[in-house]
Amino acid sequence: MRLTTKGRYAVTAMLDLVLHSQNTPVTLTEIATRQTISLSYLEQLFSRLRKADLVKGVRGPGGGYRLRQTPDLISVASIIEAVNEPIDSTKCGGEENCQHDSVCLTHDLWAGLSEHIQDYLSKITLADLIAQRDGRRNTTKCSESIVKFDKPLKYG
Amino acid sequence: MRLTTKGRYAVTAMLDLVLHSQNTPVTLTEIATRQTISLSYLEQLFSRLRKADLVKGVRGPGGGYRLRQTPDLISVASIIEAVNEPIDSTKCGGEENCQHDSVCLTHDLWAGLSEHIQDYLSKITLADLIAQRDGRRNTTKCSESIVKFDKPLKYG
DNA sequence: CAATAATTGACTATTTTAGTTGGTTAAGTA
DNA sequence: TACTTAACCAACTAAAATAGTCAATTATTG
Repeated sequence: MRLTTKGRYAVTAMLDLVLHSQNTPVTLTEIATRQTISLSYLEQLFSRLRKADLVKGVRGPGGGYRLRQTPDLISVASIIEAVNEPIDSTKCGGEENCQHDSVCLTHDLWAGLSEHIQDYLSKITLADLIAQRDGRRNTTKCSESIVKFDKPLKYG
Repeated sequence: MRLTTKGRYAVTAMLDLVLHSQNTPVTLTEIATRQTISLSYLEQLFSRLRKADLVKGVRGPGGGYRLRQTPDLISVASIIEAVNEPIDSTKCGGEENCQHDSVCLTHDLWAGLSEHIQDYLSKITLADLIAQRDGRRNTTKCSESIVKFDKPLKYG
């Protein structure tokens, strides 16, 4: 699992999506202006997020994107994984019995690391991030109350 | 802390260096051919590794590179950090009280994640990787006995 | 029908990664 | 001293990933 700015953009966008989800879908234009990410880049990202079944596009006026599942079911790991296509980090192409000296060793290292990060990030959900945010409401200035979940939101 | 192929190259090279460290320094040419990394790219990487005091260059015939410390003191984290120059992953430039919606939240997420990975990788040393390798000696085919640490090696 | 907004694809720009070239400098050897 | 080795260095090129642009199509709403 690679950690680049691309994944960060995706997570930021998804978090923005959740925070501004009233019953109506959220448009990419909104997210673009709020988070200062270019619309077209968001389109690329959401194309992948949609294919990974994390979001659902709703066309037409009043359309936009909404989550497919509730925020507590969407992990940060799944978001990052959706946007960066998987590369094999091994160089020996998964061959366990490669003979190139220490290659197979670093293979183990990266596989282990990847698994570890995967594990860590798969336990953090969008709901956690919101909760964390809410917990900070009174202590920091990052605190405009944007969302009020009066009614249950629609997903899927 | 970013995880890219660059860091992988660096760790692989450093591991190769350790594994082939007899009392004499290891040349980049050797590492380049063994690990199929271009010599010039290795030079770039080792320039940084040297500036980070992880290795020491020895010029002239019979020269090469050797570790500055013993393998148990060199963490994977320090290697990766040495080669990718630090970027601020925050976008709000460390400002805690940024007003851009959820930016400060993802800030927390990435900061936390970075710290976590940092923590994880700082506990894994080159010595650990060697030990891991040795442990696998009999079970896998990645097993040509390249190094025999008959005598204590020179560092620094 | 007109407006909205996703969806798609091709294309450009920038940045990072990787590799190339051509040196210089320090140290060992003959 | 001359020659070789190999670090060290800088500018440059090539390829890939990241980020952004442009223009069209499609589904939906009013």
